[in-house]
Amino acid sequence: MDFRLAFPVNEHLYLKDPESTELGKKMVKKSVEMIYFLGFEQFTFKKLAIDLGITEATVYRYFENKHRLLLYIMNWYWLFMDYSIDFHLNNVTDAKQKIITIIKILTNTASEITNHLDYNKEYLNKIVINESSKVYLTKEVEKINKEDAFKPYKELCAKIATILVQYNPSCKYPKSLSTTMIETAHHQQFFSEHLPRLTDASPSNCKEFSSVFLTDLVFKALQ
Amino acid sequence: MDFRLAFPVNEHLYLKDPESTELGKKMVKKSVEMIYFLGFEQFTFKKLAIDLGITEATVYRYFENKHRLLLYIMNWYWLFMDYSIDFHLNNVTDAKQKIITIIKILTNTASEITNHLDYNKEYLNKIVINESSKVYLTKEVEKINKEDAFKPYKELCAKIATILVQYNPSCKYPKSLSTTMIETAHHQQFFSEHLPRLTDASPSNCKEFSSVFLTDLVFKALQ
DNA sequence: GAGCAATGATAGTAATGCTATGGTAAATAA
DNA sequence: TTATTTACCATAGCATTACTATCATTGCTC
Repeated sequence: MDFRLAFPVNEHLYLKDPESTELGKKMVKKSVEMIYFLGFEQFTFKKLAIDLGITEATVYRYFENKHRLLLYIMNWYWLFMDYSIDFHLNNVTDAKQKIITIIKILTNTASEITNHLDYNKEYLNKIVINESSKVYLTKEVEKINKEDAFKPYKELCAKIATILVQYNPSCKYPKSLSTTMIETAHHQQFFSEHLPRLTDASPSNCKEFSSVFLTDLVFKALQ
Repeated sequence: MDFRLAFPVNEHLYLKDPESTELGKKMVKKSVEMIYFLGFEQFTFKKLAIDLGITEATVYRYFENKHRLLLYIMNWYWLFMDYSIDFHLNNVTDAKQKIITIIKILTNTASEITNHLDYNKEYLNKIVINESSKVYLTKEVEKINKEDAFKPYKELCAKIATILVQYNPSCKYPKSLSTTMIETAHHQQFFSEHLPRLTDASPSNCKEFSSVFLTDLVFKALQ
């Protein structure tokens, strides 16, 4: 049995819902690929349109600009993480095991939920690591925040925080520890791949390293 | 007694050393202000030139592009952090006290070294929080890294790591913990100001919060 | 006062980030 | 069935960005 994961992404992020048409879905999927290969700065709607054999104007009918499109992708990702946690924690009662599982999910070392994800998982992971912080590190944060565009991130953070508190009820900074987990998962992966001197990863264990480091950090923080 | 802090910033980052002329110094100083007010994306060499009453061509004689200029500023900042640590740790022998001091420096809650810093400290702090990760979150990381442009960051990381090991010789991931400290200092400050739901900061203690959170986290991690 | 380095003034170009308009083809409603 | 809407194409255009090039001018140096 397989299934398609569709999440209700915030409607402020698009002009026309890309989920409503085949072209819209292709557009987002191709964007994930192109951002992976080009990086967000080099990615443009013009290049996307040419690659899809459509016109730039059509892309603009779906998304106001490329920043909104990235925000759309990140929203989808946060909703996906939230869902993945629920999925993997089903029937898990031990709080310690829950946290271990969450770290595996955040560092992309958990098992797959489905083989037929809308977006190539490797590409999605990479662009989350490379580009996700760019959606909030902008002069427009406050404006974007008012449109509830960070709601899925906040909910993910709150969900993880609840579990941290479950493990240790006297945990004083559960939400900050959650965001630290998420952000650290990203930059430790980035550093161990591109700037290994900034980490303790050895060339052989790059992939698993972030997971091991985070697990060590989080459980010590929760003592 | 007061003095001017001049650091030997990597020469690959500029075409003509901005430290070599008055105009060059003004250029970097004004950039810090403009990036603070406009954000890096909206900041352009054209705007900088107009503001300084010079021509765009002159700016291009000093820096290849605005990304290089940001990298120059961040290099200066990392060298400044490194120096600040040496300065503040002079005569401190207790490893615990050293770490507490480092966290204060990283979260901008330490006392000032000099009143006459080249760049406005508030502006510099803010742009480090908002923009610093953009210097490495790019497709060009590897190329930039080959030019040793991240050397001051690596050295800062190594310096902190050494002190963490001094506090606890069995510390397994000193470098990753160092970068986590630096990066967490930035994003917790950012979140507590702009997206407070992602943190445990209460509206009143925003400024001190990152320092308190980090101190708690680091010493637990070092147990 | 010749020579050179630093900057100004001006120009130009390709790409980016849009917006506008008119037209066709297919789905939907009357 | 015809009328209407929608989805998209094609084309155009425009302001800004991110540069590069050239030549003139100033001012300091030998």
